[in-house]
Parts: sequence; C-alpha cells; structure tokens
Amino acid sequence: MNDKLLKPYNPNETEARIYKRWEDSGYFNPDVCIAKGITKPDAPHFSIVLPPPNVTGRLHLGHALEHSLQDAVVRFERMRGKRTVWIPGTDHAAIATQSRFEKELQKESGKSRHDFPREEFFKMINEFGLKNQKDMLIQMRLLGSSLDWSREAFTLDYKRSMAVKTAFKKMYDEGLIYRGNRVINWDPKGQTTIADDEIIYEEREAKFYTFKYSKDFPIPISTTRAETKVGDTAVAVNPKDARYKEYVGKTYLIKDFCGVPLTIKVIADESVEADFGTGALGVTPAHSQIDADIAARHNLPTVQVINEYAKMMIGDERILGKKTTEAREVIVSWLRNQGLLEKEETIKQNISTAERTGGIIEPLPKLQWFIDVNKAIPSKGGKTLKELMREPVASKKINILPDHFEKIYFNWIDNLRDWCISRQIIYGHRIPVWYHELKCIPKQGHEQDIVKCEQILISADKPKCEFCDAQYIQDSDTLDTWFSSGLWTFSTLGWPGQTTDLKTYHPTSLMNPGYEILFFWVARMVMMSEYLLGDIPFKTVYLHGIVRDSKGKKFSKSANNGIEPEEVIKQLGTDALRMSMIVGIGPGNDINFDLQKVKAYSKFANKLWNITRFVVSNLEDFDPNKKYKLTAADTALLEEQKNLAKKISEDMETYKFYLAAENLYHYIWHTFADKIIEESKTRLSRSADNKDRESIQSTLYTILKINLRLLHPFMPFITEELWSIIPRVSTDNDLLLVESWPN
RNA sequence: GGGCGAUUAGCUCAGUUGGUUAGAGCGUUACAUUGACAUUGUAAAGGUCACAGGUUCGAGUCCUGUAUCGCCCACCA
Repeated sequence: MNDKLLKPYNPNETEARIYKRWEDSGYFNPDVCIAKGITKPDAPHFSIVLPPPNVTGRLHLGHALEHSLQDAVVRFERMRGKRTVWIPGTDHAAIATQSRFEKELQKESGKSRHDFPREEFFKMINEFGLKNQKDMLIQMRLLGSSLDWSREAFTLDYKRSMAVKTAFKKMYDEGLIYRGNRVINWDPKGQTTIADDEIIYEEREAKFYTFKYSKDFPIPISTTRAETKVGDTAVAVNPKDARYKEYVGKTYLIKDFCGVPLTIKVIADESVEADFGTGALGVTPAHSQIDADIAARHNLPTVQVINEYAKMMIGDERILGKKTTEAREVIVSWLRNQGLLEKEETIKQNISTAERTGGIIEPLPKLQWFIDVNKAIPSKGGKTLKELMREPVASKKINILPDHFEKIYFNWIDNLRDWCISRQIIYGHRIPVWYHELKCIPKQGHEQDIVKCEQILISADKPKCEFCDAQYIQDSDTLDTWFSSGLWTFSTLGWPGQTTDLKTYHPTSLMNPGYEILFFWVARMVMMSEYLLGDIPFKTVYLHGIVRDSKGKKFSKSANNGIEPEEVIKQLGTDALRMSMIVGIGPGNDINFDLQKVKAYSKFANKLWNITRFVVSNLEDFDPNKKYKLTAADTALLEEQKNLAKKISEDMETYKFYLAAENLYHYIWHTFADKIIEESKTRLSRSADNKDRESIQSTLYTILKINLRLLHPFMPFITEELWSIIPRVSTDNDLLLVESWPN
C-alpha cells in the first residue's frame, strides 16, 4: 500500500503539487482535450467567463464562493465530455482602483493626482493594479480553479480596448451614445461624475427651513438646501392646489435675495405634492435632478450656482467662493434677519454619497456622454435598449436563479434613465472621441475644402485631417468601468473579431455573479450582447449571496473581521473550504462564514482518506481488471449508488449544487463508511468464503472509484490524489480531472 | 413611499413538483473504542416548523392576514 495512506491527509503537502499536474497537462484548455482525444470535437459546449475581480486588492471569501461554484460545474461538465471552457480575467475597475490608489498615495507621500502628468499617473495606477492582479491569479490557483489560463483576459488590455472602441463607435453611429448637457451626479471628492447606481444613501438629520424669497413674494417654500435657492428660477405648485391657483403663470422679480437678484415664475406641475411642506417647491434646475425635469417641461432657464468643488460661484462676498454648507448658514441668518424665515424643523433626510469615495453628491449641469436607453434603434426593428434588456429575461431565454430576482430586474429596467458613461478620472478606457482643433490652416489645394473638416471623429487612433493641418485632440474623459464589463462575455472570446471561440462558446452557459451587481453588470451584459451581437450573453444567471462573518456581519476593514482565504486553506485545505461554500447554500442566499463548518469538511476529507486506506488495504490480492461475480446484495449496493449518481447529475444540471454535495457527503460517510464498509469487515477476512470475499472486494472498489469521480467537482484535490493512489485499470485516465462522469 | 425575502433544534442553516416518524453541521449527554479513522462509532436529549385563519384525504411546503427582522429601489423638495 502507498505509504501516504498511512498518515492522515495533508492538504498542504498535496494541493500545490496536484494543481501543477493539472496545469501541466493542459486539460484546462478544451483545445488540448480535443487534440488528445479526451473530448469529441463536436461535443456540445459549456462555457463560463469568470466574473473578473477588481484589481483593487486581493481575493476574499466571496471570490472563494464564486470559484467553488463555478469550478464545481466546470469540472462536472468537463467530465461529462462537454467541450468546456472557463475563462479567467480581471477588471481594471476604473474608479475603484484609482480611488484606492489615490488613498494609498496620499497616505504614503502626501501627493495627489495633480502632482503628476496624466500619462505618468495612469502608469502608476496601472502598475498598482497589475501587482494586485498578479496576486489574485496566484490565489485563483490556490482555490483549485480549472481555468483556461491560455485565454486569460483583462478589461484594460489591448484586445478589450479594441472591443470597447468598436462598441462605442457602433453605438455612437447609431445615435445611442450622445453628448449632452444635463444635471448629473457630481462627486466633488473624486472630481468626477458617477452613475445613478453608484450612489449610496445615508440617513442624516437635517434642518428644514420654510421661508419666502422676499416680503412681496406670495408663496412660502421649504428646503434643506437654502444655498441652492440663489439658483431658483421658478416655484412649482400642484395644479389642483387651490391656495396658489391665482399666482400660477405670474413672474416675480426679487431684487435682492442675499445679494442675488432672482426671477421666479410660478408654475403648476403634477409632480409637486400639495401636502408636503408648504405645497410649493422652489425649482433649482441646475442642482436637482427632479427640478431639472420640471424645468425641462416648463422651459425654465438653468442657473448654475455651485461649482465642481462644491463652492458657490455666484453672489457677493458673503457667499461667493464659500462652501455650500457655509453659504447655507449665511443665507439662513440673512433670511432670519430679514424676517423671511417662517419655520425651522429638524427632519431625517437621505443624503447621496459616492460609493467609492464617500463624497457628498452635488447635482450639477455638465456636458457628458450618455447612452440613450429609450431611443428606438433602427437596426433592432425600432426596439429600445430597455426592451433589449427586458425581453430575453421575460421570455426565459435567460434564466435567473433564484427566480424572484427577475422581478427586481424588471423593476430596475422600468425605472432606468439614460446611462452617464463619461468619468473625469484617469484610469480606464479613454473615450475614443477626437475633436478637431479650432485653428485650421488648409493644406495646399484644399483651400475650399476646410468647411468639410470633420469636427468630431470616433477613432481608435489619432486621426489626421484630410483638408487642413489641424490636430485632433482626444476627449479627456474615460468610460465608466461597466462599459467594458458589459462586453465581457464576448470581448473575452475575441470580439470584434469573428473568432472560432466566439462562434463556439457564445452565448455562454452560465454567469455566476453576486446579486449586488445584478444591475451594474448583468443587465449591462444583456444590453451590450443583445445590441452588438443580437444574442443573449448567457443562458443562466446563478446569483450568489454575500459571505458574511459568523455573526452575519459584513466583512469590512472598520469591523476588523476579515478572514483571508489563504488562512483557511492553510489551516484546513481548499477542498474543505470549497465544500463549506457549497453545501446547504442555495442561490441568492447570504452565507455566515463559520470556520467550524470548514472544519467539519476537513474531517470529511480525512474520512475519505481513511475509507480509501481501508479499501486499498483489503485489495492486495484483488485484480481490478478481472470481472468477479457479485452477490445479489452487492449488486443491490451498486444499484443504490447508481441511483445516487443519477440524482447528483440531475441536481448538478439544475444548478442545485448545495443538494448534490450534501447528498454525496451523506452517502459517503453514512452509507458507504458506516454501513457498507462496516458490514464488509467479516466478509473480507481471509478465512471467509472466497467467492463472497471477491464479491465485496469488487463492490468496495467500484463504489470507491465512482465516489471519487462524483466528489471530484467539489473536492478536486483529495480526489485527484486518491485517484493516483488506488489501483486502476488500463482504460482509466491518469488524471481524474478528465475521467468520465459515472452514468 | 414602492418592491422583495426571511422566520424550522442551544447556534448556523438545508428541506427538491404538498406525501410515512421534519434533517445536517457544530454544541450537549451516555456508552463503546490499541479501531480503516491523532479528524471514530452507537445511541440519547433537544422542534406546537413566528402567529391566526383557509384550501386539501394529507401543509414546514399552497392561499389570505398579522407580527418581527433583513435587503433592494425611489428620494419630500
């Protein structure tokens, strides 16, 4: 017997060695499997693209969960003979990576982005990201993931850049991407716009002031943001509100509102609630999304009064150049002194903050790039992007697990506004838009042609003007990171090239993100894939939950409750960690991570080790190549296991990993070990009837081998190690990794 | 304000299309154990499946309502 079996199972000694054998074999790559005759070239495909982790730091237990699930299904499908690929990659995560880097830079050297030229700063962030990326790729190997490393991708590498530029151009040419001056979410801390879903609301107490603009103004209004009122151009009331009916349509001139003259028109708008506050809303078109909508309906002028640094850009020395919070106090005390302040209350208010920087969002009008989600698209038969996102899920072409997230998905789409895709940060895909310089000296012979100079061009590289010597200057903004993420299922397969990979593996079979990025990412992949490829990006979305600590708290730096996957692996082994991430956890459920549970599965690993030791030690005079006649009882045992294997296959096919793994665990421990092996002991003794002994030897051997195969997707390392130790027959593969699935 | 989910053993959670006696891990108790098992086995205690109605031959599972907790979306100016 192999000496290894005499000692308890040692995952630390085993795992790295096994992973190297797998990687060296090349079998993670389906092309190699086909070349070596393991997989049939015409076999159905099974493909997953890994949700790319952000290169902001290191992998955490949430990633371990993702890898455990995906690797389980990938190994299962590979063993079943499908042409299986799992593509690894990482995400540059633009704003997340830049803000993380800037924080560290500030801490270490006190420097900021303004201390470096753009190109140099980009390089510094990229190096930071690539260092993290390197660590993460090592971590993925520790997790045992059977990723096809030959196809590794990065959202910011050359091929993905080409995909981004191609997608941008196509959407621009069809009028889906436009540049517009709109009220957007400005993060004064990060000095960039952010999308609606990057906002986090925090509840705070705020003062709610009720006042009149002037003594002559007939309608009092209420606000928490008195400083924005210097930008008001209207007061809106509900059209049914009898109190204010007589004033609607009139315009009032206010000569002096804390040093600022105002022109206020009274308008009626359905969106105003008569019961809230005074029933009248001071409309500030420049600094509120809702007010901007009202202003658009009533053709009101927009006056910007707050700049990008959240400072006042209007008024006299009392407020000009002051921070919004300071200006607010000045204006409130002015109102008080003038006797205009009628009421002052304390209310609870939700304040918008930026997800990545924590900065308080300042709505500002700005010229930005947007994706129009409501435009009828000619090439799609007049459908809108919203419809393209909605339809495949509604028609079940895409299956979301658990089901109830479909409702949430639809709800989100129905309320969706145009997507602001431009960011004023450095790290990311630069917008591939080039502007013609204003000065324009015609080339010889083209004196008459300079009217034809293209003012705006979408181009991957710097364009040259045909008719004059002017330069093209690239837009300084970068793209929202989710723009490149949206292309992920096909940019990884070579798009815009019409590659064999793209034809073979798209649409992908499964996508396994956390439910918290259903909107950010899943919806956008559907949008991009439907628009650019005219096809779904994936057939099934299996949403997983959040891994929390054993008490249900989120892991966070401030709570200091972080657990590194490596620590757990070092202590108890990857297989145990993986099992603990799978058993008993349905889709969409959060996990309270408990080391006790991992420990239970490390015991199970050892149990399996000893089961094998027992079986192997009783096979010394057994020839695995020979066919032995089995007793009826033993045939029944094999039949029982066959039923289990069938059940497990079904559960795997329907993505019920949590049941498959648990049933298998239970069978191996409490049926195979506690019953079958226990009862075999007397039959195995040398003095027993030889025919009966052979029958049980053969039965134990067969069951063990099938168990190793069934368990491989969940506990790949120990099963592979045991596969190399047990006696095998000539038709068996060297590596369990590519052994066929029991049917 | 709108929506979604959860409530099952001391703890953390499963429970598949409604079907016998509701399960697992950890914890607790007793016994066994030089055992294939330093990580074992056998058994026990522990549940009015949140509560109240309803459908059904039969409900942890389906329906209605209530309570509590959690999450998502909106953002009242």
